[in-house]
Amino acid sequence: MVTIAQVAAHAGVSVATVSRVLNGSDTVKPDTAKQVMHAIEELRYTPNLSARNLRRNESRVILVLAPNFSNPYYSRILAGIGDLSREKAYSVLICNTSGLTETAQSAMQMLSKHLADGAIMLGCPQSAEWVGEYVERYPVVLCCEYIPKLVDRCPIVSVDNYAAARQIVRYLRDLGHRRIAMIGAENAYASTQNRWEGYRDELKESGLACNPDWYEKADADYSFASGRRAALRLLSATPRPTAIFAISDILALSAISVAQELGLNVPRDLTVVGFDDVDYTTMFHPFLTSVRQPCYEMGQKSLSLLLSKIQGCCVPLSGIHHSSFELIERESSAPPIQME
Amino acid sequence: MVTIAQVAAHAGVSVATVSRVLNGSDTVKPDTAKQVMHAIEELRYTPNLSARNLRRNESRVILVLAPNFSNPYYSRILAGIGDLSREKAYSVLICNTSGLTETAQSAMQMLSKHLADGAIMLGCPQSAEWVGEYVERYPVVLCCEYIPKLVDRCPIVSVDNYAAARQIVRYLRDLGHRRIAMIGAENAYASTQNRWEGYRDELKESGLACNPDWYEKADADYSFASGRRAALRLLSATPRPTAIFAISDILALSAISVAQELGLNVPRDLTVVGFDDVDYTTMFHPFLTSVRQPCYEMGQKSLSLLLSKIQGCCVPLSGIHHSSFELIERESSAPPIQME
DNA sequence: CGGTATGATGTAATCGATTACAGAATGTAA
DNA sequence: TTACATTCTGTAATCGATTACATCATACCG
Repeated sequence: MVTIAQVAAHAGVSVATVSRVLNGSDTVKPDTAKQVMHAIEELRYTPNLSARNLRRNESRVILVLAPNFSNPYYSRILAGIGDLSREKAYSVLICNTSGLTETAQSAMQMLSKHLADGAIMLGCPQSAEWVGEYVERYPVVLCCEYIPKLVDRCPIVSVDNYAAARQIVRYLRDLGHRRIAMIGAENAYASTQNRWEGYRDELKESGLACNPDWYEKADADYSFASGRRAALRLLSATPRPTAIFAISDILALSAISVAQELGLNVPRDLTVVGFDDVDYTTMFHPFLTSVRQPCYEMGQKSLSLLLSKIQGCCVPLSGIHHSSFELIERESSAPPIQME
Repeated sequence: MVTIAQVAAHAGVSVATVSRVLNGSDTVKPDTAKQVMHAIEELRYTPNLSARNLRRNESRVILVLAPNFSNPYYSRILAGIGDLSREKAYSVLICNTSGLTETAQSAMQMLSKHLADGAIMLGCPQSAEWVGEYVERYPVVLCCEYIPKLVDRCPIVSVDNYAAARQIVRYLRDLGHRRIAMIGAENAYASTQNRWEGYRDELKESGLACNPDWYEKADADYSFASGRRAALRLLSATPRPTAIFAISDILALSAISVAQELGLNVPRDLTVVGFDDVDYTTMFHPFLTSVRQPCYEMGQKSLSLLLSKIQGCCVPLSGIHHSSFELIERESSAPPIQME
């Protein structure tokens, strides 16, 4: 293991000089610098970051907590975080919490252990009150989801789920649909709740029925199988809804799959709208109408807010930073056939 | 920031005693230990791991390089690594290389910077000769793919892709297929090459034609779109193949999608077999016949081999550790219709 | 030529833990 | 009570970097 002292000896200078060359900042005679560089290359020296971090009291590591990796939605966010972090010379420690509180908490201890300078939490459920403690003591940014209590205590990056849900319902209403169902999920995400509220409010203001038979919940993991179960229940209701708004693309696809098995044609007999606009949406016909979230940009924005906090930015950054969303119309939505 | 010295002062003991309590090992009088524990809790002390790592000359961090996150195939492996690492008190630093050599190299520098004790490379292309240098100097395990030159220089975890491809072709032949096509990819993965070789050899030994028109390559990223292009070329060949073996499930699904657009029924008019058995395979009918890899277990095995290397295991671990695979028959494969 | 400003480099303290070694406290036996 | 073993605890060196401060050499000026 090569240390700075060995490099110094090899170059015939002191450790301070080597350090100065490494950090570029200070005044070192060009000739000396060249010698040092040479010694560094010759010995294949790389600084021990544990030592540097100890001295500088930073780790240049960002912790990212994700509830799962398999959802391409998170992949895009992680890509945004990853690319920007490389540019800013930070490493990203990604932890798959599998939605488990315990795993998330143990990962967050990286912060108190000085192994990470800050954290980005993706998909934080509203029930995770323990997050408050970390928000108080360390730089933390929430992405995609949020906890109401923490809104003015840390930065939050998310689309306006309430507005998006209202827009979807308005879109369906304008197409002519009057029996609009929704597939939510059995989880504590703010997005789930906000989309439900948007759905309900827009229905009310449009004078449309908000029939409890037309709202079903999939499992917390948004799994295809649980989506099928929810869709099956919805499509067994009488009267049967003519449109389904699902809070995730996978759930929307599962609804299409069930509909087809029941002999229904999408979109002729049933309109389906998803959310997130992941790749699946254009893999099979009918291509899915969905709401696009700028995931990559949301990842970048989260990191950039976090870095501002880490660098002790004086401007207050707390609050919800809304990203824009976009309803993308594809093949799975159409006016209902007239039957009344 | 609470340090060990403050805890020591608060508990009225020396830093050595606190350290001994922290590390459990040494002899500390129960009463003293209790006081120290109390002080630790009171001050909410957590050791500074930079300092500890510097002193102990380890980081208890494992680096994992993945070419992408969006493929659920990698997600399962990462889950296996993650779960076992938690158990073994290691953190996992996951880096998405996006298949870029530069990104991978810069991530591997975590090793020389003492920020990681070892690395697991997922999906390492055969062309990545630079990996050799790291294999020589640090604990490294390759998972899923390998580089022939390194076979006896580091542990490798993978299924026997050659055997799997032969089994698939044998299966198709036994179903009665004689015109068997393959969708490979424009990449430097050993798996791609081995599957191609298995396909070719089994065809030969079965006395079946290995028609160049029946072998097409998708893009390196196994994308759905490039799979469609490859499938379209295959299905335009005359005579048209009656079965397609795709080296990834996504590519297989894209072939099904193209076939359906051409008015072909799968499996009646065309049999399609995939590889990896990811979740997509059972989302839409026809459910996909595919080869299951024990991804989760492969992740765990990789980590456990790596930890052995890190702990300086004296048994030689280099070489390919084959995981078992399994051909899972579903709806997308059937005997060809007789037309000759 | 002496004095001072400037630039280049070295010395040593420091970050917060671990741990070898020394030393104090306690117990035991004669 | 003394001698010595045993148990517990403290002192200080150490890991490998950074950096304040000291020092030395050189340049510049009158």
